[in-house]
Amino acid sequence: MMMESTFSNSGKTWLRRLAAVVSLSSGAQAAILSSLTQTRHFRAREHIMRDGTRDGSVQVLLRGFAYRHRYRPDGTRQITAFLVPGDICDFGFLSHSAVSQNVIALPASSVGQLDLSQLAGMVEKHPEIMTGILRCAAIEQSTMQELLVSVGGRTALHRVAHMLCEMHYRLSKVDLVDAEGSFGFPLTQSELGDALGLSTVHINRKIQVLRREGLAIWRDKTITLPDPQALRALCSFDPTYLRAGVPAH
Amino acid sequence: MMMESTFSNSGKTWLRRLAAVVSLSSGAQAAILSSLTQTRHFRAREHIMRDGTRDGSVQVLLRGFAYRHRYRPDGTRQITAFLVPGDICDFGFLSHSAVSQNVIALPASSVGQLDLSQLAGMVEKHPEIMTGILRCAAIEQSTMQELLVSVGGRTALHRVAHMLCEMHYRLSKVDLVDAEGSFGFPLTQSELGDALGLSTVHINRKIQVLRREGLAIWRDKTITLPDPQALRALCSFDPTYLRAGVPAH
DNA sequence: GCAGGCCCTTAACCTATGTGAATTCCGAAA
DNA sequence: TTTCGGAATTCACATAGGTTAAGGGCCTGC
Repeated sequence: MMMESTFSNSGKTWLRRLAAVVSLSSGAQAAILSSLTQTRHFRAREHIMRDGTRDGSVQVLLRGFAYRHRYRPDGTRQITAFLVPGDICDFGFLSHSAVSQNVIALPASSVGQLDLSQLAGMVEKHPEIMTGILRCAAIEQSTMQELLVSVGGRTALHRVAHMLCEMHYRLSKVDLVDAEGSFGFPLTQSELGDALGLSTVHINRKIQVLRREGLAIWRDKTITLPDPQALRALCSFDPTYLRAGVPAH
Repeated sequence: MMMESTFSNSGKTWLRRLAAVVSLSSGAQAAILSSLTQTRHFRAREHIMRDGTRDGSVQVLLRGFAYRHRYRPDGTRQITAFLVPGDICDFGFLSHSAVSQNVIALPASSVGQLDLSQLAGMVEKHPEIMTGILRCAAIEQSTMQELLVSVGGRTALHRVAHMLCEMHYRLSKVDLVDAEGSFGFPLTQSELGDALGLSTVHINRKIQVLRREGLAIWRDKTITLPDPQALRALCSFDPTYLRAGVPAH
Protein backbone atom coordinates (compact mmCIF):
# COMPACT_ATOMS: atom_id res chain seq x y z
CA MET A 1 0.00 0.00 0.00
CA MET A 2 1.39 3.35 -1.00
CA MET A 3 0.50 6.74 0.31
CA GLU A 4 0.62 10.23 -1.05
CA SER A 5 -0.63 13.63 -0.07
CA THR A 6 -1.32 14.92 -3.52
CA PHE A 7 -4.20 17.28 -3.65
CA SER A 8 -5.87 15.14 -6.27
CA ASN A 9 -9.03 16.14 -8.02
CA SER A 10 -10.46 12.70 -7.37
CA GLY A 11 -12.74 14.41 -4.92
CA LYS A 12 -14.95 14.66 -7.97
CA THR A 13 -15.77 11.00 -7.71
CA TRP A 14 -17.13 11.44 -4.22
CA LEU A 15 -18.88 14.66 -5.05
CA ARG A 16 -20.74 12.99 -7.86
CA ARG A 17 -21.91 10.28 -5.52
CA LEU A 18 -23.11 12.63 -2.81
CA ALA A 19 -24.71 14.97 -5.32
CA ALA A 20 -26.72 12.03 -6.56
CA VAL A 21 -28.42 11.50 -3.23
CA VAL A 22 -28.76 14.96 -1.72
CA SER A 23 -28.92 18.62 -2.74
CA LEU A 24 -25.64 20.33 -2.03
CA SER A 25 -24.96 24.04 -1.71
CA SER A 26 -22.01 25.25 -3.73
CA GLY A 27 -20.11 25.69 -0.49
CA ALA A 28 -20.73 22.06 0.40
CA GLN A 29 -19.63 21.01 -3.06
CA ALA A 30 -16.38 22.88 -2.71
CA ALA A 31 -15.79 21.39 0.71
CA ILE A 32 -16.30 17.88 -0.61
CA LEU A 33 -14.05 18.46 -3.61
CA SER A 34 -11.13 19.40 -1.45
CA SER A 35 -11.79 17.05 1.43
CA LEU A 36 -10.00 13.86 0.48
CA THR A 37 -6.55 15.12 1.18
CA GLN A 38 -4.84 11.77 1.29
CA THR A 39 -5.02 8.98 -1.20
CA ARG A 40 -3.91 5.43 -0.57
CA HIS A 41 -3.16 3.01 -3.34
CA PHE A 42 -3.70 -0.71 -3.07
CA ARG A 43 -2.52 -3.53 -5.21
CA ALA A 44 -4.84 -6.24 -6.45
CA ARG A 45 -6.20 -8.40 -3.63
CA GLU A 46 -4.75 -6.22 -0.90
CA HIS A 47 -6.70 -5.53 2.29
CA ILE A 48 -8.14 -2.05 2.43
CA MET A 49 -9.57 -2.71 5.85
CA ARG A 50 -9.22 -5.54 8.24
CA ASP A 51 -11.71 -7.17 10.58
CA GLY A 52 -11.48 -5.84 14.11
CA THR A 53 -9.66 -2.67 13.18
CA ARG A 54 -10.98 0.56 14.59
CA ASP A 55 -11.86 2.87 11.81
CA GLY A 56 -10.53 6.34 12.52
CA SER A 57 -11.39 7.94 9.23
CA VAL A 58 -13.72 7.95 6.29
CA GLN A 59 -12.43 5.92 3.37
CA VAL A 60 -13.86 6.47 -0.07
CA LEU A 61 -13.08 4.20 -2.96
CA LEU A 62 -12.01 6.48 -5.83
CA ARG A 63 -10.72 4.14 -8.44
CA GLY A 64 -10.86 0.39 -8.86
CA PHE A 65 -13.23 -2.12 -7.34
CA ALA A 66 -13.48 -3.82 -3.98
CA TYR A 67 -15.59 -6.13 -1.87
CA ARG A 68 -16.43 -6.83 1.74
CA HIS A 69 -16.61 -10.27 3.17
CA ARG A 70 -16.94 -12.20 6.38
CA TYR A 71 -15.56 -15.65 7.10
CA ARG A 72 -17.54 -18.65 8.25
CA PRO A 73 -16.18 -20.83 11.01
CA ASP A 74 -15.53 -23.55 8.42
CA GLY A 75 -13.20 -21.31 6.46
CA THR A 76 -15.57 -20.49 3.63
CA ARG A 77 -16.70 -16.95 3.37
CA GLN A 78 -19.56 -14.75 2.33
CA ILE A 79 -19.02 -11.65 0.26
CA THR A 80 -21.54 -9.15 1.55
CA ALA A 81 -20.99 -6.19 -0.74
CA PHE A 82 -19.21 -4.96 -3.81
CA LEU A 83 -17.82 -1.45 -3.84
CA VAL A 84 -17.52 0.76 -6.87
CA PRO A 85 -15.88 4.17 -7.14
CA GLY A 86 -17.63 6.68 -4.93
CA ASP A 87 -18.61 4.12 -2.32
CA ILE A 88 -17.55 4.47 1.28
CA CYS A 89 -15.54 1.45 2.35
CA ASP A 90 -17.03 1.07 5.80
CA PHE A 91 -19.58 2.99 7.79
CA GLY A 92 -18.13 2.05 11.14
CA PHE A 93 -16.93 5.62 11.64
CA LEU A 94 -20.52 6.71 12.11
CA SER A 95 -20.75 4.89 15.40
CA HIS A 96 -17.09 4.86 16.38
CA SER A 97 -17.19 1.12 16.39
CA ALA A 98 -14.79 -1.39 14.94
CA VAL A 99 -15.32 -2.72 11.45
CA SER A 100 -16.54 -6.29 11.54
CA GLN A 101 -15.52 -7.34 8.09
CA ASN A 102 -12.68 -7.32 5.64
CA VAL A 103 -12.55 -5.00 2.69
CA ILE A 104 -10.40 -6.15 -0.18
CA ALA A 105 -9.28 -4.32 -3.28
CA LEU A 106 -9.88 -6.40 -6.36
CA PRO A 107 -7.72 -4.80 -9.01
CA ALA A 108 -5.33 -1.99 -8.12
CA SER A 109 -7.46 0.62 -6.40
CA SER A 110 -7.24 4.06 -4.85
CA VAL A 111 -8.91 5.12 -1.66
CA GLY A 112 -9.38 8.69 -0.53
CA GLN A 113 -9.20 9.43 3.15
CA LEU A 114 -10.77 11.99 5.41
CA ASP A 115 -10.18 12.45 9.13
CA LEU A 116 -13.15 12.41 11.42
CA SER A 117 -12.25 15.82 12.83
CA GLN A 118 -12.20 17.23 9.32
CA LEU A 119 -15.52 15.58 8.62
CA ALA A 120 -16.98 17.07 11.77
CA GLY A 121 -15.94 20.52 10.61
CA MET A 122 -17.45 20.03 7.18
CA VAL A 123 -20.68 18.70 8.55
CA GLU A 124 -21.06 21.54 10.97
CA LYS A 125 -20.89 24.06 8.14
CA HIS A 126 -22.85 21.93 5.69
CA PRO A 127 -25.26 19.57 7.39
CA GLU A 128 -26.43 18.22 4.02
CA ILE A 129 -23.17 16.38 3.81
CA MET A 130 -24.09 14.20 6.74
CA THR A 131 -27.48 13.55 5.23
CA GLY A 132 -25.74 12.45 2.05
CA ILE A 133 -23.46 10.10 3.92
CA LEU A 134 -26.37 8.63 5.82
CA ARG A 135 -28.26 8.14 2.59
CA CYS A 136 -25.30 6.30 1.15
CA ALA A 137 -25.38 4.10 4.24
CA ALA A 138 -29.09 3.49 3.73
CA ILE A 139 -28.54 2.52 0.11
CA GLU A 140 -25.79 0.16 1.16
CA GLN A 141 -28.08 -1.46 3.64
CA SER A 142 -30.77 -1.78 1.05
CA THR A 143 -28.33 -3.32 -1.40
CA MET A 144 -27.30 -5.92 1.13
CA GLN A 145 -30.93 -6.67 1.83
CA GLU A 146 -31.50 -7.30 -1.82
CA LEU A 147 -28.54 -9.65 -1.86
CA LEU A 148 -30.15 -11.49 1.01
CA VAL A 149 -33.37 -11.61 -0.97
CA SER A 150 -31.42 -13.17 -3.84
CA VAL A 151 -29.50 -15.69 -1.86
CA GLY A 152 -32.50 -16.60 0.25
CA GLY A 153 -34.76 -17.51 -2.60
CA ARG A 154 -33.90 -16.75 -6.17
CA THR A 155 -32.76 -19.48 -8.51
CA ALA A 156 -29.10 -19.57 -9.47
CA LEU A 157 -29.80 -18.14 -12.90
CA HIS A 158 -31.77 -15.26 -11.47
CA ARG A 159 -29.15 -14.56 -8.85
CA VAL A 160 -26.43 -14.25 -11.43
CA ALA A 161 -28.57 -12.21 -13.80
CA HIS A 162 -29.72 -9.95 -11.00
CA MET A 163 -26.19 -9.25 -9.87
CA LEU A 164 -25.11 -8.43 -13.41
CA CYS A 165 -28.02 -6.03 -13.71
CA GLU A 166 -27.09 -4.42 -10.43
CA MET A 167 -23.48 -3.93 -11.38
CA HIS A 168 -24.48 -2.61 -14.76
CA TYR A 169 -26.76 -0.12 -13.09
CA ARG A 170 -24.33 1.01 -10.43
CA LEU A 171 -21.39 1.29 -12.76
CA SER A 172 -23.41 3.20 -15.31
CA LYS A 173 -24.08 5.80 -12.60
CA VAL A 174 -20.36 6.44 -12.35
CA ASP A 175 -19.70 6.39 -16.09
CA LEU A 176 -17.98 3.05 -16.11
CA VAL A 177 -20.21 1.42 -18.69
CA ASP A 178 -19.42 2.13 -22.31
CA ALA A 179 -21.78 2.58 -25.22
CA GLU A 180 -21.80 -1.11 -26.09
CA GLY A 181 -22.99 -2.03 -22.62
CA SER A 182 -19.60 -3.30 -21.48
CA PHE A 183 -18.03 -2.76 -18.11
CA GLY A 184 -15.00 -4.00 -16.28
CA PHE A 185 -15.79 -6.75 -13.81
CA PRO A 186 -12.55 -7.86 -12.21
CA LEU A 187 -14.05 -10.72 -10.21
CA THR A 188 -13.26 -14.37 -10.48
CA GLN A 189 -16.17 -16.75 -10.97
CA SER A 190 -15.36 -18.22 -7.62
CA GLU A 191 -15.60 -14.80 -5.98
CA LEU A 192 -18.97 -14.20 -7.57
CA GLY A 193 -19.99 -17.55 -6.14
CA ASP A 194 -18.88 -16.43 -2.69
CA ALA A 195 -21.25 -13.50 -2.99
CA LEU A 196 -24.23 -15.38 -4.37
CA GLY A 197 -23.94 -18.51 -2.26
CA LEU A 198 -23.21 -20.72 -5.27
CA SER A 199 -20.33 -23.00 -6.19
CA THR A 200 -17.84 -21.98 -8.86
CA VAL A 201 -19.00 -24.75 -11.10
CA HIS A 202 -22.57 -23.69 -10.90
CA ILE A 203 -21.76 -20.05 -11.55
CA ASN A 204 -20.02 -21.22 -14.66
CA ARG A 205 -23.00 -23.26 -15.77
CA LYS A 206 -25.32 -20.31 -15.49
CA ILE A 207 -22.91 -17.93 -17.18
CA GLN A 208 -22.89 -20.35 -20.08
CA VAL A 209 -26.65 -20.21 -20.23
CA LEU A 210 -26.66 -16.43 -20.33
CA ARG A 211 -23.97 -16.50 -22.98
CA ARG A 212 -25.90 -18.95 -25.12
CA GLU A 213 -29.01 -16.84 -24.79
CA GLY A 214 -27.04 -13.80 -25.87
CA LEU A 215 -27.84 -12.00 -22.63
CA ALA A 216 -24.37 -11.63 -21.14
CA ILE A 217 -20.83 -12.17 -22.30
CA TRP A 218 -18.05 -12.37 -19.73
CA ARG A 219 -14.54 -12.38 -21.14
CA ASP A 220 -11.25 -10.94 -20.00
CA LYS A 221 -12.63 -9.36 -16.84
CA THR A 222 -15.18 -7.56 -18.93
CA ILE A 223 -18.90 -8.08 -19.05
CA THR A 224 -21.06 -7.08 -21.96
CA LEU A 225 -24.81 -6.98 -21.78
CA PRO A 226 -26.01 -6.85 -25.36
CA ASP A 227 -29.60 -6.38 -24.27
CA PRO A 228 -29.87 -5.05 -20.72
CA GLN A 229 -33.64 -4.80 -20.90
CA ALA A 230 -33.98 -8.46 -21.74
CA LEU A 231 -31.67 -9.41 -18.89
CA ARG A 232 -33.65 -7.24 -16.50
CA ALA A 233 -36.83 -8.87 -17.66
CA LEU A 234 -35.38 -12.31 -17.12
CA CYS A 235 -34.80 -11.71 -13.42
CA SER A 236 -37.36 -8.97 -12.79
CA PHE A 237 -34.66 -6.54 -11.87
CA ASP A 238 -36.02 -3.33 -10.38
CA PRO A 239 -33.40 -0.77 -9.34
CA THR A 240 -35.67 0.93 -6.85
CA TYR A 241 -33.79 -0.63 -3.98
CA LEU A 242 -30.60 1.10 -5.14
CA ARG A 243 -32.20 4.45 -4.53
CA ALA A 244 -33.48 3.53 -1.09
CA GLY A 245 -36.39 5.86 -1.17
CA VAL A 246 -34.27 8.86 -1.99
CA PRO A 247 -36.29 11.08 -4.29
CA ALA A 248 -34.64 12.22 -7.51
CA HIS A 249 -33.89 15.91 -7.31
CA MET B 1 -53.95 -0.10 15.78
CA MET B 2 -54.70 1.86 18.93
CA MET B 3 -53.07 4.99 20.18
CA GLU B 4 -52.59 6.56 23.55
CA SER B 5 -50.65 9.40 25.04
CA THR B 6 -49.97 7.84 28.38
CA PHE B 7 -46.71 8.89 29.82
CA SER B 8 -45.69 5.28 30.15
CA ASN B 9 -42.53 4.19 31.87
CA SER B 10 -41.77 1.92 28.96
CA GLY B 11 -39.01 4.32 28.13
CA LYS B 12 -37.05 1.98 30.35
CA THR B 13 -36.92 -0.58 27.60
CA TRP B 14 -35.27 1.83 25.26
CA LEU B 15 -32.97 3.21 27.90
CA ARG B 16 -31.70 -0.24 28.68
CA ARG B 17 -30.90 -0.82 25.04
CA LEU B 18 -29.08 2.45 24.55
CA ALA B 19 -27.23 2.10 27.85
CA ALA B 20 -25.94 -1.22 26.61
CA VAL B 21 -24.13 0.34 23.68
CA VAL B 22 -23.00 3.74 24.91
CA SER B 23 -22.21 5.60 28.13
CA LEU B 24 -25.04 7.93 29.02
CA SER B 25 -24.94 10.92 31.35
CA SER B 26 -27.76 10.99 33.87
CA GLY B 27 -29.25 13.87 31.94
CA ALA B 28 -29.29 11.79 28.81
CA GLN B 29 -30.85 8.92 30.71
CA ALA B 30 -33.64 11.12 31.97
CA ALA B 31 -34.23 12.50 28.51
CA ILE B 32 -34.53 9.02 27.06
CA LEU B 33 -36.85 7.84 29.80
CA SER B 34 -39.35 10.54 29.08
CA SER B 35 -38.95 10.69 25.34
CA LEU B 36 -41.40 8.13 24.03
CA THR B 37 -44.49 10.18 24.64
CA GLN B 38 -46.78 8.21 22.38
CA THR B 39 -47.34 4.51 22.31
CA ARG B 40 -49.08 2.64 19.53
CA HIS B 41 -50.49 -0.83 19.99
CA PHE B 42 -50.69 -3.37 17.22
CA ARG B 43 -52.55 -6.61 16.96
CA ALA B 44 -50.90 -9.81 15.84
CA ARG B 45 -49.78 -9.71 12.20
CA GLU B 46 -50.58 -6.04 11.81
CA HIS B 47 -48.29 -3.75 9.79
CA ILE B 48 -46.17 -1.47 11.93
CA MET B 49 -44.65 0.11 8.88
CA ARG B 50 -45.34 -0.22 5.21
CA ASP B 51 -43.04 -0.28 2.22
CA GLY B 52 -42.74 3.09 0.55
CA THR B 53 -43.96 5.07 3.53
CA ARG B 54 -41.94 8.05 4.58
CA ASP B 55 -40.84 7.63 8.15
CA GLY B 56 -41.42 10.82 10.06
CA SER B 57 -40.52 9.58 13.49
CA VAL B 58 -38.46 7.15 15.48
CA GLN B 59 -40.35 3.98 16.34
CA VAL B 60 -39.11 1.77 19.11
CA LEU B 61 -40.54 -1.66 19.75
CA LEU B 62 -41.36 -1.76 23.45
CA ARG B 63 -43.29 -4.96 23.89
CA GLY B 64 -43.89 -7.92 21.65
CA PHE B 65 -41.97 -9.13 18.65
CA ALA B 66 -41.79 -8.11 15.01
CA TYR B 67 -40.03 -8.74 11.76
CA ARG B 68 -39.07 -6.94 8.56
CA HIS B 69 -39.44 -8.44 5.18
CA ARG B 70 -39.26 -7.70 1.49
CA TYR B 71 -41.23 -9.38 -1.26
CA ARG B 72 -39.77 -11.11 -4.28
CA PRO B 73 -41.32 -10.53 -7.69
CA ASP B 74 -42.69 -14.09 -7.57
CA GLY B 75 -44.67 -13.38 -4.43
CA THR B 76 -42.44 -15.20 -1.99
CA ARG B 77 -40.65 -13.06 0.51
CA GLN B 78 -37.48 -12.79 2.54
CA ILE B 79 -37.58 -11.88 6.18
CA THR B 80 -34.53 -9.71 6.74
CA ALA B 81 -34.67 -9.07 10.46
CA PHE B 82 -36.40 -9.93 13.68
CA LEU B 83 -37.08 -7.19 16.18
CA VAL B 84 -37.16 -7.61 19.92
CA PRO B 85 -38.14 -5.04 22.56
CA GLY B 86 -35.76 -2.12 22.50
CA ASP B 87 -35.10 -2.35 18.78
CA ILE B 88 -35.80 0.54 16.47
CA CYS B 89 -38.26 -0.49 13.80
CA ASP B 90 -36.62 1.28 10.89
CA PHE B 91 -33.59 3.50 10.54
CA GLY B 92 -34.94 5.37 7.55
CA PHE B 93 -35.37 8.47 9.70
CA LEU B 94 -31.61 8.88 9.83
CA SER B 95 -31.48 9.79 6.17
CA HIS B 96 -35.01 11.12 5.74
CA SER B 97 -35.63 8.45 3.17
CA ALA B 98 -38.57 6.16 2.70
CA VAL B 99 -38.58 2.77 4.34
CA SER B 100 -38.07 0.06 1.79
CA GLN B 101 -39.54 -2.83 3.64
CA ASN B 102 -42.50 -3.91 5.67
CA VAL B 103 -42.43 -4.23 9.41
CA ILE B 104 -44.98 -6.57 10.89
CA ALA B 105 -45.95 -7.16 14.49
CA LEU B 106 -46.02 -10.84 15.31
CA PRO B 107 -48.01 -11.09 18.50
CA ALA B 108 -49.72 -8.02 19.92
CA SER B 109 -46.98 -5.42 20.28
CA SER B 110 -46.41 -1.89 21.49
CA VAL B 111 -44.31 0.70 19.73
CA GLY B 112 -43.08 3.91 21.29
CA GLN B 113 -42.85 6.95 19.13
CA LEU B 114 -40.62 10.00 19.09
CA ASP B 115 -40.81 12.96 16.71
CA LEU B 116 -37.75 13.89 14.78
CA SER B 117 -37.85 17.43 16.11
CA GLN B 118 -37.90 16.07 19.65
CA LEU B 119 -35.03 13.79 18.80
CA ALA B 120 -33.05 16.68 17.38
CA GLY B 121 -33.47 18.55 20.65
CA MET B 122 -32.37 15.58 22.72
CA VAL B 123 -29.37 14.92 20.55
CA GLU B 124 -28.26 18.52 20.67
CA LYS B 125 -28.15 18.42 24.45
CA HIS B 126 -26.83 14.86 24.67
CA PRO B 127 -24.84 13.86 21.62
CA GLU B 128 -24.19 10.39 23.09
CA ILE B 129 -27.77 9.58 22.26
CA MET B 130 -27.07 9.85 18.56
CA THR B 131 -23.99 7.71 18.97
CA GLY B 132 -26.15 5.11 20.68
CA ILE B 133 -28.69 5.15 17.90
CA LEU B 134 -26.00 4.83 15.28
CA ARG B 135 -24.50 1.92 17.17
CA CYS B 136 -27.87 0.22 17.20
CA ALA B 137 -27.97 0.73 13.45
CA ALA B 138 -24.50 -0.77 13.12
CA ILE B 139 -25.52 -3.80 15.15
CA GLU B 140 -28.58 -4.23 13.00
CA GLN B 141 -26.48 -4.14 9.91
CA SER B 142 -24.11 -6.64 11.38
CA THR B 143 -26.99 -8.91 12.30
CA MET B 144 -28.30 -8.83 8.79
CA GLN B 145 -24.85 -9.61 7.48
CA GLU B 146 -24.71 -12.64 9.68
CA LEU B 147 -28.06 -13.75 8.35
CA LEU B 148 -26.62 -13.44 4.87
CA VAL B 149 -23.65 -15.50 5.99
CA SER B 150 -26.08 -18.16 7.20
CA VAL B 151 -28.30 -18.24 4.18
CA GLY B 152 -25.39 -18.03 1.79
CA GLY B 153 -23.56 -21.04 3.09
CA ARG B 154 -24.56 -22.76 6.29
CA THR B 155 -26.38 -26.06 6.23
CA ALA B 156 -30.05 -26.06 7.13
CA LEU B 157 -29.34 -27.51 10.57
CA HIS B 158 -26.74 -24.87 11.32
CA ARG B 159 -28.97 -22.09 10.08
CA VAL B 160 -31.75 -23.10 12.39
CA ALA B 161 -29.45 -23.66 15.34
CA HIS B 162 -27.68 -20.38 14.74
CA MET B 163 -30.90 -18.44 14.66
CA LEU B 164 -32.07 -20.05 17.89
CA CYS B 165 -28.77 -19.12 19.52
CA GLU B 166 -29.10 -15.57 18.28
CA MET B 167 -32.62 -15.16 19.58
CA HIS B 168 -31.64 -16.71 22.88
CA TYR B 169 -28.78 -14.25 23.17
CA ARG B 170 -30.73 -11.18 22.15
CA LEU B 171 -33.74 -11.99 24.28
CA SER B 172 -31.58 -12.74 27.29
CA LYS B 173 -30.20 -9.19 27.03
CA VAL B 174 -33.70 -7.84 27.54
CA ASP B 175 -34.64 -10.27 30.30
CA LEU B 176 -36.98 -12.31 28.20
CA VAL B 177 -35.32 -15.67 28.84
CA ASP B 178 -36.24 -17.45 32.02
CA ALA B 179 -34.06 -19.56 34.29
CA GLU B 180 -34.83 -22.78 32.41
CA GLY B 181 -33.57 -21.31 29.15
CA SER B 182 -37.05 -20.78 27.72
CA PHE B 183 -38.22 -17.82 25.73
CA GLY B 184 -41.28 -16.86 23.78
CA PHE B 185 -40.87 -17.29 20.06
CA PRO B 186 -44.13 -16.35 18.38
CA LEU B 187 -43.06 -17.35 14.87
CA THR B 188 -44.57 -19.97 12.66
CA GLN B 189 -42.25 -22.56 11.17
CA SER B 190 -43.08 -21.19 7.78
CA GLU B 191 -42.04 -17.70 8.88
CA LEU B 192 -38.75 -18.98 10.19
CA GLY B 193 -38.28 -20.59 6.80
CA ASP B 194 -38.88 -17.24 5.11
CA ALA B 195 -36.04 -15.82 7.14
CA LEU B 196 -33.59 -18.67 6.63
CA GLY B 197 -34.32 -19.41 3.01
CA LEU B 198 -35.71 -22.88 3.77
CA SER B 199 -39.05 -24.55 3.15
CA THR B 200 -41.47 -25.14 5.96
CA VAL B 201 -41.07 -28.87 5.64
CA HIS B 202 -37.34 -28.67 5.93
CA ILE B 203 -37.47 -26.37 8.92
CA ASN B 204 -39.64 -28.95 10.55
CA ARG B 205 -37.22 -31.76 9.78
CA LYS B 206 -34.34 -29.91 11.37
CA ILE B 207 -36.37 -28.89 14.38
CA GLN B 208 -37.08 -32.58 14.89
CA VAL B 209 -33.38 -33.30 14.80
CA LEU B 210 -32.64 -30.69 17.43
CA ARG B 211 -35.48 -32.01 19.53
CA ARG B 212 -34.26 -35.58 19.30
CA GLU B 213 -30.76 -34.46 20.23
CA GLY B 214 -32.17 -32.66 23.24
CA LEU B 215 -30.81 -29.34 22.01
CA ALA B 216 -33.99 -27.40 21.44
CA ILE B 217 -37.66 -27.86 22.21
CA TRP B 218 -40.21 -25.74 20.40
CA ARG B 219 -43.75 -25.99 21.70
CA ASP B 220 -46.60 -23.56 22.10
CA LYS B 221 -44.70 -20.58 20.75
CA THR B 222 -42.01 -21.21 23.30
CA ILE B 223 -38.50 -22.39 22.74
CA THR B 224 -36.41 -24.06 25.39
CA LEU B 225 -32.70 -24.60 25.03
CA PRO B 226 -31.79 -27.18 27.66
CA ASP B 227 -28.10 -26.81 26.90
CA PRO B 228 -27.32 -23.53 25.18
CA GLN B 229 -23.61 -24.20 25.18
CA ALA B 230 -24.05 -27.44 23.29
CA LEU B 231 -26.26 -25.74 20.74
CA ARG B 232 -23.73 -22.98 20.31
CA ALA B 233 -21.01 -25.52 19.80
CA LEU B 234 -23.06 -27.32 17.19
CA CYS B 235 -23.23 -24.28 14.93
CA SER B 236 -20.14 -22.41 16.13
CA PHE B 237 -22.23 -19.54 17.33
CA ASP B 238 -20.15 -16.52 18.29
CA PRO B 239 -22.15 -13.49 19.47
CA THR B 240 -19.39 -11.04 18.61
CA TYR B 241 -21.33 -9.83 15.61
CA LEU B 242 -24.18 -8.77 17.87
CA ARG B 243 -21.91 -6.31 19.59
CA ALA B 244 -20.59 -4.85 16.37
CA GLY B 245 -17.27 -3.83 17.78
CA VAL B 246 -18.82 -1.84 20.55
CA PRO B 247 -16.58 -2.22 23.58
CA ALA B 248 -18.16 -3.28 26.83
CA HIS B 249 -18.21 -0.40 29.26
C1' DG C 1 11.28 -21.82 -23.97
C1' DC C 2 9.66 -24.24 -20.07
C1' DA C 3 7.30 -25.13 -15.69
C1' DG C 4 3.92 -23.97 -12.43
C1' DG C 5 -0.27 -22.07 -11.15
C1' DC C 6 -4.59 -19.94 -11.49
C1' DC C 7 -8.78 -19.76 -13.79
C1' DC C 8 -12.32 -21.49 -16.83
C1' DT C 9 -14.82 -25.32 -18.63
C1' DT C 10 -17.00 -29.77 -18.83
C1' DA C 11 -18.56 -34.24 -17.23
C1' DA C 12 -20.33 -37.75 -14.04
C1' DC C 13 -22.20 -38.41 -10.04
C1' DC C 14 -24.34 -37.31 -5.48
C1' DT C 15 -27.17 -35.18 -1.88
C1' DA C 16 -29.38 -31.56 0.53
C1' DT C 17 -33.35 -29.51 0.15
C1' DG C 18 -37.79 -28.53 -2.30
C1' DT C 19 -42.62 -30.07 -3.60
C1' DG C 20 -47.09 -31.95 -3.16
C1' DA C 21 -50.14 -34.14 -0.61
C1' DA C 22 -52.20 -36.58 3.20
C1' DT C 23 -52.72 -36.81 8.34
C1' DT C 24 -52.88 -35.17 12.76
C1' DC C 25 -52.98 -31.64 16.23
C1' DC C 26 -54.87 -27.83 18.55
C1' DG C 27 -56.81 -23.56 19.71
C1' DA C 28 -60.54 -20.31 18.64
C1' DA C 29 -65.12 -19.41 17.17
C1' DA C 30 -69.83 -20.70 17.40
C1' DT D 1 -69.42 -29.45 22.66
C1' DT D 2 -68.79 -29.18 17.96
C1' DT D 3 -66.75 -27.20 14.12
C1' DC D 4 -63.29 -25.08 11.60
C1' DG D 5 -58.83 -23.57 10.00
C1' DG D 6 -54.28 -22.82 10.54
C1' DA D 7 -50.11 -25.04 11.99
C1' DA D 8 -47.20 -29.07 12.63
C1' DT D 9 -45.83 -33.49 10.97
C1' DT D 10 -44.79 -37.17 7.88
C1' DC D 11 -44.08 -39.52 3.55
C1' DA D 12 -42.78 -40.25 -1.28
C1' DC D 13 -40.73 -38.29 -4.81
C1' DA D 14 -38.30 -34.68 -7.72
C1' DT D 15 -34.45 -31.57 -8.65
C1' DA D 16 -31.37 -27.72 -8.17
C1' DG D 17 -27.16 -27.28 -7.08
C1' DG D 18 -22.79 -29.33 -4.85
C1' DT D 19 -18.62 -32.18 -5.36
C1' DT D 20 -14.83 -34.26 -7.45
C1' DA D 21 -11.97 -34.61 -11.03
C1' DA D 22 -9.80 -33.80 -15.30
C1' DG D 23 -8.35 -31.05 -19.35
C1' DG D 24 -7.18 -26.69 -21.52
C1' DG D 25 -5.93 -21.84 -21.83
C1' DC D 26 -3.16 -18.30 -20.34
C1' DC D 27 0.01 -15.68 -17.76
C1' DT D 28 4.20 -15.32 -15.00
C1' DG D 29 8.57 -16.36 -13.29
C1' DC D 30 12.68 -18.62 -14.26
